[in-house]
Amino acid sequence: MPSEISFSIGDLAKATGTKVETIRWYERVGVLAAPERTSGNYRAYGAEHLERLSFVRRARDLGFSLDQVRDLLQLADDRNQPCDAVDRVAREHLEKVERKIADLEALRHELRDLIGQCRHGTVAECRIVQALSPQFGPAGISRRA
Amino acid sequence: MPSEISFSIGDLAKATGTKVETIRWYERVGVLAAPERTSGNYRAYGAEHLERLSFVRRARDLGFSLDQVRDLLQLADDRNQPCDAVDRVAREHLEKVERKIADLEALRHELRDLIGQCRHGTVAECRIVQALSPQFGPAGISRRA
DNA sequence: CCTTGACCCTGTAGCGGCCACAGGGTCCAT
DNA sequence: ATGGACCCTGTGGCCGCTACAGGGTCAAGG
Repeated sequence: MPSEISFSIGDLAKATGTKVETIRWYERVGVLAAPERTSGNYRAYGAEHLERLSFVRRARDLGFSLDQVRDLLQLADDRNQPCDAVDRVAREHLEKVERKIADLEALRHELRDLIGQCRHGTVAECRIVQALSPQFGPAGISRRA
Repeated sequence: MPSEISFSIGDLAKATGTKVETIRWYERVGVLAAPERTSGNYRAYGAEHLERLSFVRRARDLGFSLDQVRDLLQLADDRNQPCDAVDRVAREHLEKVERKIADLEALRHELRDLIGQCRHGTVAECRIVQALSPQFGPAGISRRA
């Protein structure tokens, strides 16, 4: 007797704050198992899907790629394994985030410089424009008629 | 007499550190003007293209979108206009960068927490896994048989 | 003069991570 | 029976390239 509760894709979407299309997408790319279907060919999800999708969404919010999410899910399923592998994925991701922050901070610095130099004159004397069109790249061009 | 120098797409690519395909792409999407062609249908670039592409690349390095780059180019061409519009584009971009930094810093914080809690036991007791599968989202699910 | 190999051309498909249709089917309340 | 809210599949689009495939062009060397 299949007395388990089940709910539609729309319900699952609402419960997890995910768009319906995204859920179908997750199924296609294999981060969410394909659920049973009703007689009318509707997807019928159970509690395990809700759990799974919550995990996926949370990991995505934390910036993990879908590939990483797949890895994490697989790792998380192996309940008796040591969790070093999970830890490693997280650390790698943290490093990536830190690199990105550093890059963006450098960018911020450059942009602030740029903007700070603007004297609000005409474009012809605009430092921003000048900074964007720098003294050309490596030489070696003008030798080919 | 068209005595101007001209050079190939490969030369332009080398000089600006851009891939050949990217240059053709820029032409397609209208951030780099289509150059003259040689009798053999090769693109023949001049100094103005080098200047233009340098500008584009520099702006891209600074994280401006191609749409913004198009705007900046058009603004930069109007040499006698006041440069407020340029300034505005730059400021908007800076704000975006700052928002992104803030987001990533919040992320970093969460990730550090996550990782800091790992006791290197089994997956079953791993805090990372637990943190990723949180107490379900908004209620209102299990009421539909 | 002919071949070789480096370059160039166009066009198309793919990446990630979805989102937004179009064109249909299903289900439930009225 | 009908309307409207939902569901289905499939396709195309977004950004900013990148990577082919399948050809053409050109200069140097034999």
